[in-house]
Amino acid sequence: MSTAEAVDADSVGSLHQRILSDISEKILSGAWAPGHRIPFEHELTTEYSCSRMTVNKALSQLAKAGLIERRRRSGSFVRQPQSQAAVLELHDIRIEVEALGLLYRYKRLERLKRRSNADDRALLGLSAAGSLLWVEGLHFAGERPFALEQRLINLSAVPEAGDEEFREIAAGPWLIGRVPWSEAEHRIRAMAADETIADALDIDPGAPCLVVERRTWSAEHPVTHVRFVYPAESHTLVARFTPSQG
Amino acid sequence: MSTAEAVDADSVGSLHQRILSDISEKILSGAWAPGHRIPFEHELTTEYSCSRMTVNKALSQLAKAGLIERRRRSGSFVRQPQSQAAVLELHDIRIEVEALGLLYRYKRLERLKRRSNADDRALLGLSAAGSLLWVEGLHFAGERPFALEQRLINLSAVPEAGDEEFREIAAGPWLIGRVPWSEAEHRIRAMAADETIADALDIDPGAPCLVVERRTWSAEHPVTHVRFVYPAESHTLVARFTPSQG
DNA sequence: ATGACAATTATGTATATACATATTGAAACG
DNA sequence: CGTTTCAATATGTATATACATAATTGTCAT
Repeated sequence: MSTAEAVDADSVGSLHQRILSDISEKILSGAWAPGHRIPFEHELTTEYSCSRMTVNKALSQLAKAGLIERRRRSGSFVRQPQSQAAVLELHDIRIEVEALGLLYRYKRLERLKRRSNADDRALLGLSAAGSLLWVEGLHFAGERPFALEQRLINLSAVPEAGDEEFREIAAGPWLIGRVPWSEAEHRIRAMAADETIADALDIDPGAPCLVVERRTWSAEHPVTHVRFVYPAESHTLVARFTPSQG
Repeated sequence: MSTAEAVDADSVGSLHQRILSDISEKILSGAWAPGHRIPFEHELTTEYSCSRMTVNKALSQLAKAGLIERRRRSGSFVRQPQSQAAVLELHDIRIEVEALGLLYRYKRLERLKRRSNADDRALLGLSAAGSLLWVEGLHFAGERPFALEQRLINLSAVPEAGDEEFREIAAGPWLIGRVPWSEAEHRIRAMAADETIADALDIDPGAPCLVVERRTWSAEHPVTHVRFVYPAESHTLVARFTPSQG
């Protein structure tokens, strides 16, 4: 553990997280196929030169996540693929709208440059404070509001975004052209529209909405957190995937 | 001295699982609203008369699951509904429920063998009529309904499913062990609960729900169509992926 | 052989302890 | 009055240790 690469939010950096990610990597990459026996705790103990408790915590977590199966006296094994990572195809909103044959338009509602607070850092997965850009905007399909976008951009990672107004062009396409992203995490949930959202989207308060949040990293650096709020009746996400991970 | 007379050996009888489920219960039931400060580790230590490590493990797990937020020096808090989330993965509901330290239970509501009608065929993607199985069931987290499942199984593709009752075991895990699937398509949307759903999930009619529908194929044959309905306020889907899809 | 039983082994859970680190709140300072 | 400094505090992570429990292996008597 000489070099602390990847010092980002989710807690890479601790030893047991490293053990965790090492093993996950081997499993997800297929290097350790289903049925493969994982080294015993005491073997990992010497490999990482740490205590059994640390190894145990990591393995227990993997078992809880369903990646491995543990049996007393026999050891731990890679589980048969039961839960697959979903690959979502989340298109550019413009493309979605135009696919419906409607006129796409984007309108910025708000733009604010400020220092990150604790909430921001939690959303972005940042450990230290820094400068960021907050942008809120509305995507239209024809005359109707199609989605509300609320976005945080980490200016430490993308300083040149600070000079952009994002008045007519959404931050998403702009970022895609400039920042090669390496990883993303989506959170998808349903929510009742509050006053603000209802007002922006021109729906009734309390109406069900689909919320998609995306965090994006580029080379271990958190780049942006964006939240899309869609009125429920107008939108269905479609994700298609195959089980062949590797 | 607190709570839980009828622990009845819960899913696990370990102490840290009990702490976990006690707290999950209080949060999910609303007894501890968002923002509520959870007792400090050392307070729980005396309440349960155990070591700090044990309490710490339970709280860390809750933080990982997204139910609470922990801050040094300030303590742990129930997360705001905004960024809240019981993390839910696409597949194994049991694993997600147990990650919250709650007892998982499945209960079949209805089971019906019949010939497919036009709607069924549309959902399954079948061209010709045939025999199918309709199963409706409820997934519980502790005492609380967690998700409603409505499923069609194509008996032409999986005839042996016709002999199963699916009374105590959900069809999902059963199918996974038997049918190697080659492709799946998800549709995700938000929806207001209608009378039937509200009744089954014990929520108010009109409350927002997250709906996940999945169609699965095995070697070109439609196998099953399943619809999961989750009460919105406590569940979030998480998907993580990298752009290098191949 | 075979079945019963003990020994071995790996994991499961819990303890006490230690030090690191982030945040708060108050005291000290310019 | 604002800023800096510092101690107190709660969590974060790791250690060594202990005993419990489940499953496999080896041994022995029948």
